[in-house]
Formats: sequence, structure tokens, C-alpha cells
Amino acid sequence: MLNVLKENFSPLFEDALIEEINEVGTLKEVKEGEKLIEIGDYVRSMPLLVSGAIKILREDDDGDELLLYFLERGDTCAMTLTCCLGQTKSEIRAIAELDTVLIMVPIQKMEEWTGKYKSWRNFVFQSYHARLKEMLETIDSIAFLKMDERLVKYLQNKKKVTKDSMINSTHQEIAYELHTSRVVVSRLLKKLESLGKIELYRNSIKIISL
Amino acid sequence: MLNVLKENFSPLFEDALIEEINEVGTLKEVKEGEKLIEIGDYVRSMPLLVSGAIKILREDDDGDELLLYFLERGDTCAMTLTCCLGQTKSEIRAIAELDTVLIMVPIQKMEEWTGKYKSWRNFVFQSYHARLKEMLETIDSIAFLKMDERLVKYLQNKKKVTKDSMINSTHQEIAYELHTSRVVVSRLLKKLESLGKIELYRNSIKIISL
DNA sequence: TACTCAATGTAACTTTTGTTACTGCTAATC
DNA sequence: GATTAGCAGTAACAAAAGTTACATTGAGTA
Repeated sequence: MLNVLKENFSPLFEDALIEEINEVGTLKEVKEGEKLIEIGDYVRSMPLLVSGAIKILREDDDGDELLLYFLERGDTCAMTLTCCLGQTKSEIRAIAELDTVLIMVPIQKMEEWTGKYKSWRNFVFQSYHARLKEMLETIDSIAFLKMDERLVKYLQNKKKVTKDSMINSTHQEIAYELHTSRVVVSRLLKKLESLGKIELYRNSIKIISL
Repeated sequence: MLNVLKENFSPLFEDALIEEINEVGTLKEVKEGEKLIEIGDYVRSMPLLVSGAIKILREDDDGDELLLYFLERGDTCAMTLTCCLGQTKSEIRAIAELDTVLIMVPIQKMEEWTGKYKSWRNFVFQSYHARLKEMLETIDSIAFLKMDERLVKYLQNKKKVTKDSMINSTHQEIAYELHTSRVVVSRLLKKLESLGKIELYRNSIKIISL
């Protein structure tokens, strides 16, 4: 694991910290679609994302979902940070968007390192900063954009995260993540296709130019 | 200022920290409606809220507004924290909702104290936690609720923050903060009035039972 | 091959929200 | 008291989004 750590976090964390992470952290691999955290879970360890991507979802009382944002390489889950420190339940659901490799760090260390390592502190603050910014972008989308624009943004984002212009999702899945209905998604996708911006296939969408 | 500090932050911060805040901080009073931070501003000091309330607003490219949340006594602005550390521009606008008293702390101290005082660290993390949670609630509202429910929530929230069941806002002002139109707000308020939940007056709304 | 089931396409309709336009009311000012 | 400007009420309409219902397609399986 030491190699993985050095490769991915080496200029960021000082060597002593990497040593410590190596001692107490555990490597974890999750398959695409696997659930990492469920709403209401108590979180006992904090993930450092080595490769892959994780999608963070919010759910309301009726079970309606909404995609909040993606975590990528070098990210950590700010929600987890706050959950750990506050000893509160998770407010979100986390599902692997791709096959993903993580390093899990027990939460006891977190507080300790925050006092001890400046680089860790910066990492944690950077992380909060990035997450707040992403939350703001999510708010911008749902508050200011119409569904067709949100759909375009969604597809662009998905392409960026998966590094693949072929999106392997059904219309129903997209509808869940945007919190709308399948019919609406189909309708809008059809319009995008007729504009030559995408091509529609069964279970997948090819992005031509968005 | 020392008294103000002790009264408001005494069990929370250790004495040495309160001493330091007293040395470098400055007391600031702002009137209701006064602007504290504008989008795009560079932020050079961090506010600790002693009394009053501040509303945090988001704006899109077309100038459309949206109320994100309120800051109250004991809060600080998480956005400011990230702006200070990241040296980035403000993503939000801050306006005094009530007459408000703040202690402004220069940002240089922030990083120093984070390493030095555990209570400061906890305060900062608590603050991030609270803000993330409030952002989630905002997302819940705009994603999952209809306008009539959002309006009710807005009124309830306003009552809580101002500690006054008489809301002194015009329909137009409410429309801005909810990012909808004046006509829609008037329509929905009228419905609430006919249900006996509120009473409508010129420039104000009396909350009966929501 | 025929069957089944999930995914998609589409029409018709409803609800919600937003827009335009005009009205009357009230408070402040001349 | 007359004038004016901002505020609120409301009707009529338009647009966006959500719903229902059903047809079609295609991939996998009996």
C-alpha cells in the first residue's frame, strides 16, 4: 500500500504522514454499483480516493433521489469528515460510479493528524472547500436551470468522470439522479438527438457534441 | 470587547484563545440591510457572529437571486473560511438580516490557531458541518418541495431567525429570495391566508399558525 | 422460433409555475 | 387635497414539467 500512497499523495502529504497512513489505513476495492454508505449509517472510517469515482446521492422522505456530485481521485468525503467529528449519521448515500480503489483511515487518527500535520489540515480544508463549491454548483443547477439544461450538464459531467463519451445508463436511471420522470428524460434526449448532439442506443447514449 | 467575547464564546474557546482574539479582532456593527460581502470580493477577515443575523445569497449570471441560509449568533461564515484559505473570490453575497454585531478576525491568525487550539479546530469543523447541513437542506427544499411548501418553510425560517411572527417583507422581496415571481408569491400567500394560516398586510405578513 | 421483459417512443392530458396586463389600494410627498 | 410610486390582487394565458397510457423495439431465454 505504501507505493499506492506515495504515487497518489506524495507531494501533498509529508513522508511522516504517509508512514502513519500506511500503518493504520486499509486498502479497499469496490466494484461499480456497490454501495459504500447508506443514509443513516454511522461512519467509522474516512475514505481517501485512489482511483475510480464515487457518486454522492441525497434522498428525501418519499425515497426520491438526487445526484449531488462525484468524488474523484485525490478527493475525500467531506460529509464523512463532519459525520466522524460530530458523531452523527450520514446524510447521504455513496455508490461507486466506477470500479474504485480507496484507502480507509480510522476516524480517531483524523483529529490527531489535524493538530499534528499542516499538510493534513490543508487537505481537509481543501476538501471542505471543494465540496462546498460542488454543493453550490448543484444548487445553481436545480435552482436556475431548466430540465433540458440540467440534462446536458449531467451528460457532460458523466462523460468527464467516466472519461468515456458513451454513457451507459438507462433513461430511468438518469431520471432518478435528476429527480424527474423517465418520460421527461426520454423526451429531452430525443430532442438532443434530433439536434445531432447525441446518439441514442439501448442502455446507452453516445455524446457527439454538447 | 473582552466582555463580549467572554459572554459569547467563553465555554467554547479556552481563555488563551479568547485573549488572542481580543488582541487582533475588531468589533463591527452593521445595520439591517447592509451588505457585508459581495460576489467576487476577496475576503480578508473572518466574522464571528455575536448577535443579529446575516443572510447568505447566491446569484446566477442573469442576476437571479436565491437565499441559501442564515447565520446566527455563534456562527461563522464557512464560505469565508474556504475563501481565506484558498485565496479565492467569494461565491456568495452576505447581507445583514437584522442589526448585527460581529468580531472580525484577520485571516492570518486562522491558520495559526488551527494548529494551536483544539477548541478553534473544533469550532471551525463544527462550522463547516453546520453549513454543509444547511446547504443540504436548501437543496432538499428546491429539489423536492413545491413552491407552496418552500414558501411555508421560508416563512417559518424567517420567523425563527427574526424571533418575530410579523414578517416585514414585500411579496417582491420574498420572490427574489425564493427565485420565483411576485405574482406566484402573492397567489400562494393568498391561499395561505384563506386557510387562516397567515394574515396579509401592506409590507408585512403575520404568521398565525404554520 | 416464440415468448418475455425491460427499455424506449410518443400522444394526450394535467398540474405547476411563470408571464403579461391591468386593477385598485395605500402611504408618502407636493 | 391632488399626485405619484410602489405594493398587492387577479384574470388570462403560456411554458415547463409531470402523469397516464399504450405501442414498439430488441435482447435474452424457454
